[in-house]
Amino acid sequence: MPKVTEEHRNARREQILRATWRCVAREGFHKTTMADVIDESGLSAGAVYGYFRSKDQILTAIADRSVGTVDQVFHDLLADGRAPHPADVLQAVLDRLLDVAGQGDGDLTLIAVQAWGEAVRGGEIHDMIQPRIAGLRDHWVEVARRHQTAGGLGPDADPEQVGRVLLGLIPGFILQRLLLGEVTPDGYAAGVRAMLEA
Amino acid sequence: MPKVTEEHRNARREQILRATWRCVAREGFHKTTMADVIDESGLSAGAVYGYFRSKDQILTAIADRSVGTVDQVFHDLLADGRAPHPADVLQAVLDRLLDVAGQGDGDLTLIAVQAWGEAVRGGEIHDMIQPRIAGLRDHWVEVARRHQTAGGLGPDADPEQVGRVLLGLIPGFILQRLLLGEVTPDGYAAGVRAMLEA
Amino acid sequence: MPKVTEEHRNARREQILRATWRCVAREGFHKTTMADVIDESGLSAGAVYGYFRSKDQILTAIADRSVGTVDQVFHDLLADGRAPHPADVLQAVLDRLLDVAGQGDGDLTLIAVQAWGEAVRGGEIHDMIQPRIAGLRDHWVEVARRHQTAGGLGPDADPEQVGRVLLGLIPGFILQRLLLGEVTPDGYAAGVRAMLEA
Amino acid sequence: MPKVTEEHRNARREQILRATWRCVAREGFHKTTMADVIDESGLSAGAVYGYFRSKDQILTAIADRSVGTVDQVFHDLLADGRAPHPADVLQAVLDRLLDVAGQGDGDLTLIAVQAWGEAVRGGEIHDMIQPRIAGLRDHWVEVARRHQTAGGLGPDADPEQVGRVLLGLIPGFILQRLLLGEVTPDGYAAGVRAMLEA
DNA sequence: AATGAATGAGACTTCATTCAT
DNA sequence: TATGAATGAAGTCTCATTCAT
Repeated sequence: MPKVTEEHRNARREQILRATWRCVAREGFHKTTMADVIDESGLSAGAVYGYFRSKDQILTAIADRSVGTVDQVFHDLLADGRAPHPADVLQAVLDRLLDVAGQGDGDLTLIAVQAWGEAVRGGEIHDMIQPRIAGLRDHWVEVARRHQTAGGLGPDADPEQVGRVLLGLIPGFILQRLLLGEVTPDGYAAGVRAMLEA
Repeated sequence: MPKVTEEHRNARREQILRATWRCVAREGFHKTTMADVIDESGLSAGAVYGYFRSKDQILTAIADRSVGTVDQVFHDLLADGRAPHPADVLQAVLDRLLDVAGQGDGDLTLIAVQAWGEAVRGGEIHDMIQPRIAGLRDHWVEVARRHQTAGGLGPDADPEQVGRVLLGLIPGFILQRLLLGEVTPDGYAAGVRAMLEA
Repeated sequence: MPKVTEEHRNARREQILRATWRCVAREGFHKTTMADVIDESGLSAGAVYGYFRSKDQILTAIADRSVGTVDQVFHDLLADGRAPHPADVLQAVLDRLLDVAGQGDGDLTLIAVQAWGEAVRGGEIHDMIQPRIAGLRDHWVEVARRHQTAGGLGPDADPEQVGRVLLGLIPGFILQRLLLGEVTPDGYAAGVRAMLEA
Repeated sequence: MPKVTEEHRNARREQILRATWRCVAREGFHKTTMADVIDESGLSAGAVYGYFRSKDQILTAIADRSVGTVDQVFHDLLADGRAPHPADVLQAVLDRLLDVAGQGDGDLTLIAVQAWGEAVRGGEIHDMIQPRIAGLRDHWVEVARRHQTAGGLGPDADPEQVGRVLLGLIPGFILQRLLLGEVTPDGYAAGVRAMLEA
């Protein structure tokens, strides 16, 4: 019964997703109940279920959005053809990450960490996250390759391996920031630069 | 069975914890129900509650054990006074990690990732994890400092920052391994060595 | 296996009963658990069950003791052959009641009120309380009769009825004291005297 | 069934309360389980919990209703400005009490006695009952005062004390009736009249 | 499309009682 | 007799989902 425009449907989906985002940021992935989502969205139970088949589907969409946002940040910064210093790329990425995380209704990275917890157990969230991470890795490998070409890495270095290491820096940053604080994009990038310019 | 030894009590706690560990590795932190734990342990509900006050307490103990095991691995390898190359330390740490993770009833690192998801939300698990991570960071800072003293890092490098980066490599390794596979201690260490010897 | 003297058995029963009394005075009839009783008595579960077949039996014994103590108070004061003024009898009874209630491990009357709640539902406690109350009623009827003989009641008065009213004053006193406070044996007796000397 | 009227909600609350009332009259305050209430009401667990937050709240509402009904009986009969004989007031009150108790789904007074058992332990039920009883006492004091003015009590009588005694007659009647039977409003009132006309 | 009351399986936890030692 | 760990039925409450209106 398409009495309602596609636009309207998308607005409603967005409304539900933003409400869920706030709940998850506040309560966590599992403590968030459908009642929470329903209250926060201002819609009725029936309405919410009219746009999402199940709680799991909403949560998957949230995980998708959280990882996707991180993903987007990287794409924006890595996609051009230049050969910037990896530490610069890292700093830019982390800066943007914090910038985006600070906006909106709740810390993006907090939700991402919880999405990791789900993803490692397999299932839909895993299948959704995996290609994204793989894509990111390819980007970092490319960054390593260009840095090698530019002479920043020895000829024996394997850009595949270095790319994996560079990718792996991000979760480490996110986790340290959430659990310990006292970590900044500047400092982190400085640490990497020190390592690369030894 | 009156007057049971402390040893017996510990064995029972261990029995419950190992059963829970298997459940969590199989079902995840939140899908694990007390009924699962009770069935898997072979004990009765009352018995389980005789050793742990609540499901949360068992889960916290599991998180503790998972993070604590990782912690132990690092301590064992970082505690001596030598000044090994950071890449060697990293490789040893990751080797041991996989070694320990492969034994036992379920992948240690899989549970650790879920513990992170809990920890970032605050609460008991957070309070338990935080000092451990802080302790690890200190160790890595020390590794960086010795490496600098040995001439492996420039005089302007800040070992504090480099230590944070080194610490941050571990979650990155764990996550890549669980989500993408195709990552080994050797390769990871090689990538770091390439960066440090650029 | 009577390796243990009857005296010893009685002492143990008393120990359990006194412990239960304290629990009931503190927690109420139903919130008192066997674990409470076991802890408070300092005995083991097995020991307690060696002296009482069930929780219900202990609770019945407590109700018995509480009502029995009230009963005893009345008997002591009503049993002699004199013809005292009913208000005097009442005052004496209430005085003794408060005296006894104030001693020991917990307010006697508080437990009695809870015993009423059980008794009206039938069952063992009912069967135990009923003859006691019936006995008390007879005493009060006798008090009324003597008062009538002494000229304190008109010739048309039915001592049976007056006796019931006099008996009924006691629960009213107990309840007002526990719920409202501000009621004393003196005042209560004065009220009755005022009624009888109108 | 969306947009249900307030009337409908009240009908459901009433349905639950009446079902609980029957359970409590049959099983007692504490032996009544939520499963009993759910079965007896014909609703689902979720529905019941949609109208009451907890078992305790339902039970408090029942206690409230039981004491409140007694309360109402008294108010109706004591509120006018006349100066009837206390025995007449008592008889009217007890008549109405039995009348109301006989209707409905289970003996009102039986539930009231159990409410006393709860109330003396403090808590919500205590806080709810106390002002009601205090209000009743004021009424009875007023009855005594008018009776004194009308010459039915000596000038030295303290209406406060007499009022307390009159109030105290009611629990005595209720308890004797439930535990012994053989007590009627007529007889009880006759006993009081005999005392007052001595 | 929207509503929200109703459902009911299933979660966590307690606690009276037993029985091997 | 005494112990106290173990039992497991039963209790209270939650919450994802449905469906009559």
